[in-house]
Amino acid sequence: MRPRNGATDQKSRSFIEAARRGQIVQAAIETLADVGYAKASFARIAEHAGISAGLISYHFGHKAELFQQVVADVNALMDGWLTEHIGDAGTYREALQRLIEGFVLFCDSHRAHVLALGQVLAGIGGQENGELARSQREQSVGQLEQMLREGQEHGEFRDFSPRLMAVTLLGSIEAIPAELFARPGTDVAAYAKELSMTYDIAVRRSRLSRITRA
Amino acid sequence: MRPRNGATDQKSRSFIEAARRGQIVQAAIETLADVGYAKASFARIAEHAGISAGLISYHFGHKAELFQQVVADVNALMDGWLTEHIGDAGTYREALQRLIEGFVLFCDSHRAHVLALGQVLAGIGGQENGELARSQREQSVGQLEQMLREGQEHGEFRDFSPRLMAVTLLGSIEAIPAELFARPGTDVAAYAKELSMTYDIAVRRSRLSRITRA
DNA sequence: CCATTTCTTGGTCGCATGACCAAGATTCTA
DNA sequence: TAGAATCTTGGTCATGCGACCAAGAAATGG
Repeated sequence: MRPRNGATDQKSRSFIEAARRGQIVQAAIETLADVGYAKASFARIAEHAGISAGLISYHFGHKAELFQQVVADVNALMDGWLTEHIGDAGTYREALQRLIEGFVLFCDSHRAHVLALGQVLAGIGGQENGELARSQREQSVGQLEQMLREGQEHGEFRDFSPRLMAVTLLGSIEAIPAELFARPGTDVAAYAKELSMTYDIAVRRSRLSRITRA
Repeated sequence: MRPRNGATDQKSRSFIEAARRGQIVQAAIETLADVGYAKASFARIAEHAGISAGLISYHFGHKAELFQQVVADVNALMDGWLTEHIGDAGTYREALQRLIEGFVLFCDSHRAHVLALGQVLAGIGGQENGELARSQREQSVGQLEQMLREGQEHGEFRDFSPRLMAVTLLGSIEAIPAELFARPGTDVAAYAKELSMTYDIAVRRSRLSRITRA
């Protein structure tokens, strides 16, 4: 009867414990995507995983801890996916395009993950516990912002507020899961392509400006 | 002891009942904005309004009914605001710009309303009850989509998928409340201006195309 | 093989919630 | 003003929740 391990992840973690935690997090993700944040109780998650509800308490202790793990897992998965997808883009324009396309494709192939992430961040967002949601958002915006700013400094992007553009872009891509859910028949590849092109138009230095600048 | 009136709004509604309903809805909006969907219980809303909790049950019966009214009220307010703000725009480009700027200004001057709306739609979104959230979203997207399509037909906008652009734009403007909350010091007028300009760039027919077309 | 640790179950506990109700207060109406 | 309709309160009720616990099952390792 030991676990109670929150952040103290001192490499002590038996094989079986790691497996259980993974199973529970996965079940939580699917349950969140199915029934939403409000109805994602330990009982429902446990039922979905085919285990006892008390077992979740044993491995996670607090409910917030489980949801933090959900956020962390989905985040790590998405980061890896996007990093791989951006790859060795030669220009900032290309990197931005690949980022957008990569995200759309990720939403398509990991719908439950993205829906679950949204549910958790929205669910805990209104309260003072929303520290997680706020820092999460700030981090996403910050990364995009920096990328856009560097693109400007390299003369690839026109003059705009990187912060505003980052917020705007983030909103656009966060709206995608809902759209794919509302219209399951959407041609995802075409969607990705057109969205990235739209933002390319919005951020790139105009042809006339480029002529002027040269 | 009669009310129990859901949709049956047969113009019978005493002055005092209408006033109470309004007061309760207003308290619900402020409570939702304060503590979020999950913690917006009858008890808390009643406390915020300085009335008994049972009184809410008397006037609304179901909790969903109250939240529907919240959505309806905020929606009506926003529709009126936007309609007035768009006014008699001469071109679709101008109408789109005014729409975007109007929305940003609305978010700024009605933060509680917008936050509450988001909380309700997100809170009930995951479940099968999400009918409301879905139809609400579909309606918003639909209106934007039609406006964009007409702009294309009039030759003001370039060739893009109106549906995708509508979803993208909706995401961008729905992200604004969170940004204003995260950075209270934002220059809202400047934000509105630059966002509308950004989308103008994204949707308008390019100068070269216009030359080609002429 | 046995002793110890880890894992799992099923159950109880207190708490918050939405719905409901009986009774009193208030307003309306004739 | 008297009676009826409406409004409001405070309370009870069943439900579902997260947390916790005791006891047994399973794995571990000496």
